[in-house]
Amino acid sequence: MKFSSKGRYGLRAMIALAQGYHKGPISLAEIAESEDISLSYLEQLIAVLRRVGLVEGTRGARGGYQLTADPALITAGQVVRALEGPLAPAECVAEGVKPGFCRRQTICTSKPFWEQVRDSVAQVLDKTTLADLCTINGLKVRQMSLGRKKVEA
Amino acid sequence: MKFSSKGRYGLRAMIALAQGYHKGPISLAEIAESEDISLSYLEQLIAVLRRVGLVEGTRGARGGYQLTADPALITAGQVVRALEGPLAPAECVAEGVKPGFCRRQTICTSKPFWEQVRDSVAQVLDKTTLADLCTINGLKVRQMSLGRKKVEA
DNA sequence: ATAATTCCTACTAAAATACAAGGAATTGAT
DNA sequence: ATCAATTCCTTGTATTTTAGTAGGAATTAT
Repeated sequence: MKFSSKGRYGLRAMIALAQGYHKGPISLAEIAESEDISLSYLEQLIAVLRRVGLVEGTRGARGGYQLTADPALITAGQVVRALEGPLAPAECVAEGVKPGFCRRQTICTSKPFWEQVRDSVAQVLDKTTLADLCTINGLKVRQMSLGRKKVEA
Repeated sequence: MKFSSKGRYGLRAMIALAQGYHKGPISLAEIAESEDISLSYLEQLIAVLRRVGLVEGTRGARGGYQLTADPALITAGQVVRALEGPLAPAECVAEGVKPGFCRRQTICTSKPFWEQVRDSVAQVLDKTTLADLCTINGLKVRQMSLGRKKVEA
């Protein structure tokens, strides 16, 4: 049972963006460095998040990315699902799957069980916002080394 | 976020054994057929469950496997962990991982989040017993086509 | 003009997954 | 005593997924 680095890295990137919310675009190079994630990999992840409308990009020098909504309005669930697809501890209980997917479902006792697993994960993912993820024990976490580097005079 | 077929198939096999608890050994061939799982794959899965002591094998003709404990005493968590290892939505929050595994943990706001995910899954897995998994809506599920085939006279 | 940046596509090494294959050992039934 | 059914054990392997790399085109502030 694991989430892939897509979801995990993507979430960390979104947290970084949330920490810099309303301070102008933040470049992926900065996030890649502070979060220690490969830049080109991060580009691919953020591209997905842009396509679903969670972030917007500003091209050109001093460009970067910004959240399209307040961190309190974006959930971990939105981010993770965008990057990893619907929650699905097993295929037959993937979120959004058509009923009748599995022909053994009338006799399958494990299906309700996996649904419970799925729902309990969904509950945590959907109740947690990026704003929540900017705090530890309710304390806002200081933004380490984020923010645009000073341009030499 | 998915569980592999090891955990899912293994659990189904254990449910089948639970349905035949105290009726003598059940062969993997029967389970493989009724559950539509490859026999040799199933052999490998059950081997793991035997090594951790959840089932015992009886060799020879009319042999098979039996649970080593009452279905009400074996949890889905035990079965799944045996087959897939510790619950770990991310490596740094794997069950049983040493603290200090990740050097960024003092500033990492996502770690407590992934721990919550892990714990909510664990709670479902650990509260659900094989006995629970033999029922749907509290009704004991009939055992379809299980039980030793009649020997020709 | 130039440097910084997003944006896009294609490729790839390594790991994990889901088995298949083959055979040795054991045991109940005939 | 033989045979068939079964567990038990090891090794191999095709396919898929993961986690990137690489290269370059388009855009924009300075």
